[in-house]
Amino acid sequence: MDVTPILENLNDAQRQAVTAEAEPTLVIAGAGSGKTRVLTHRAAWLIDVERISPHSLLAVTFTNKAAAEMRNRIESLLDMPVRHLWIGTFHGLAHRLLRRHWREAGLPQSFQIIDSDDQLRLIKRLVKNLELDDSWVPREVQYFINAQKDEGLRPKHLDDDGDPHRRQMIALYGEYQQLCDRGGLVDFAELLLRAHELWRDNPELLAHYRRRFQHLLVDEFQDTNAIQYAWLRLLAGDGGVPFVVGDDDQSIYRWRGARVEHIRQFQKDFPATTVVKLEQNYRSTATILNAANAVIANNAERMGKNLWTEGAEGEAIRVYSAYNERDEADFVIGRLRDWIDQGNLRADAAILYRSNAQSRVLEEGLINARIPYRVYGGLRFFERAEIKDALAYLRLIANRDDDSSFERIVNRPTRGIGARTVEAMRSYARANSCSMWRAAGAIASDELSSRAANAVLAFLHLIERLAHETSDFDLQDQVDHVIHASGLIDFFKKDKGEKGETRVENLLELVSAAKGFEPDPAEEMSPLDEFLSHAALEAGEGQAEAWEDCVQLMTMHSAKGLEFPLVFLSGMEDGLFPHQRSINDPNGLEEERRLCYVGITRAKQTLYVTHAEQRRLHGMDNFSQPSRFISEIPDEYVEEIRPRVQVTRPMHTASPSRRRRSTSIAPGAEAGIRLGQRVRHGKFGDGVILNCEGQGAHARVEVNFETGGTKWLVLSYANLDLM
DNA sequence: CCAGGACACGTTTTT
DNA sequence: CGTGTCCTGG
Repeated sequence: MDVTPILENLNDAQRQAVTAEAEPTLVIAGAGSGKTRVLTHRAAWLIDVERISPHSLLAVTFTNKAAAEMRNRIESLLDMPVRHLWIGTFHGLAHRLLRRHWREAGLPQSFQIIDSDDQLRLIKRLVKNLELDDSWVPREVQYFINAQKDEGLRPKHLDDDGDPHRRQMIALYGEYQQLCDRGGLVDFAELLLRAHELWRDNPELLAHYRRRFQHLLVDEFQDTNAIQYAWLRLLAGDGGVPFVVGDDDQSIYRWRGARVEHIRQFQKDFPATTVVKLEQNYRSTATILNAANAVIANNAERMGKNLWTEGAEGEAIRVYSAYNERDEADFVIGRLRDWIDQGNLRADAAILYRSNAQSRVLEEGLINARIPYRVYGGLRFFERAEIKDALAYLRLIANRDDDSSFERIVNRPTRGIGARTVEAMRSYARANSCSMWRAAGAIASDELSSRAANAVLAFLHLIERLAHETSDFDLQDQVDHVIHASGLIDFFKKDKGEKGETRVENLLELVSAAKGFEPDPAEEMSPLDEFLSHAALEAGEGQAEAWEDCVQLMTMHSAKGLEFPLVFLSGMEDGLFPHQRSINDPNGLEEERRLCYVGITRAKQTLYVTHAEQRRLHGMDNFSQPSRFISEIPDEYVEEIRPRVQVTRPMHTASPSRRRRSTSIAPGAEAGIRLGQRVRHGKFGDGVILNCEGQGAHARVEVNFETGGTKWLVLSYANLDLM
């Protein structure tokens, strides 16, 4: 057998992992050490060499993107499509199980998945119904419920400990669950919980899947939450062969239930585990890698590993101290300009930040500089309001008892069914433990005024009519018909301006999405149900034209798993990063540091770290210190673009004690010019110095004038008065 | 029903 | 500063 394609270009550790015996294996894979490579090659090895049927393999990831990529890479390694291989996200796989065994799982056949937004609406309604005081914030209730579910806990497992607040929370959880069960609604956490209970409570079913899935491949293992781990644990039993890959240093999702401790737990649960560490990095220069190692070394809770590379030392990490966030943006944009002018791809450059709010100033700068960019993490296609409206019609057609959808569209477009009428339906529904749909039918005949009753009946008829008319349409015609006949299209057309137009376009785009949707014949669902599940589980891309060549903007969280030749870590200030809310909690701080480690290791060749002395945040100017993480990078890897002293003090008082290498341009120093200095110009009036460059006769400063915007002026001609 | 104003609030995100 | 939510008046 020729195993070359599967084993070639693997280092020893990688090969050891890929070819490991059929025993539990834990791969600790540092950033850029070929984690995905090991997983995909392992799958190919099992199938092609060990002759394991793809049928007995289960591969689990966290994102749809990762799942799709894994399948692609396995198929290209084996040079054939792999059928019967289950690859998916935890949620996707759980969903698949629940569809197959809906009866055993205690679900209606046409159950629907609700996303967090739907969930929140439901909870809002619940809180309102119960007329609780203002201290009951729906978001917090949602958080509580999901946290319990993530731990595998039902209301009956919870104890109020005599705490009335907690008792109420638990009661709300119970009520919420009843509401979901009545409407056949399953939220994200519920998918996992149900799938776990399905196996736990049906031993013969579990035995079946244990027999089938001998080999379990798990990606990003450090991100598993309790219920995900329990699910894997249950499936593996004593005979399964789990092969898990993760990096404790890249665990950045504790706040949403992920527990790194599962890495240790795994070794306890599977004492025969072989541990393989991948420590050779193929991504970054030695400088970047060493810097990352030095930073993460400050964490106490580590399994311990040290990444190394055979690669070149590379450029120093450039640290820039900006005067304010605008100056920071200007600096970043200047460097991007150079990068692009040198013929590099914009898409190879990424600007990373801790929180989304920071993107604004950067975006403004990029727009001014006419540099195309793309911000990750916005609203995604299937999350847009108009799309969810259309989906709600479709869902109501599929299942009349879906209260979540009913409430969403009962008066959208407006059809004279006001809050009072809806409230009447709600109270009837509550009193009779029935769905809104039934309630509407029941009260329309007597309780309501004739005007309201007519409106309600018209709505009920509309839905029945749509269901009837489209019953033998194919999916795209169904969608097309519904968005028109429901009045949604006309409703948004009336919206003036660009907004309405985009909404209509999006609705039409939904028809195209339905057209391009290929139902899986193996799934025993109607194409509509499958499309709706797909919409909930895979919210789609944030922005349409993903592959125009543009600079990438995203949070450090969303950058995990990606790499770029040029990376900017912006807003590196204490209070922002590490974030204020984590700064006083040792665990929180360690997680922030891991995030920093993730950020640094995204860079392949060039890394800029920037911070601002002054930042306008929430409308207030704040002064802040450079992030402690910057000082955790050893000086030898750092080159300061502009020493801080220039910014805070006039140059002539500059301290000479700089250990770090420095470009030590001291523009305008002789003239007493410094950033933030107020100046007056004969013609342009008063302004503030934002930037300076060059020396002597060529020294120039950028001044932001109160009237007339920013201008570059040559110092020797401008005759600026210091103020 | 909606526009407009007062007011609160302000990590990180995938499914 | 900006956004989102809630309330009021037309």
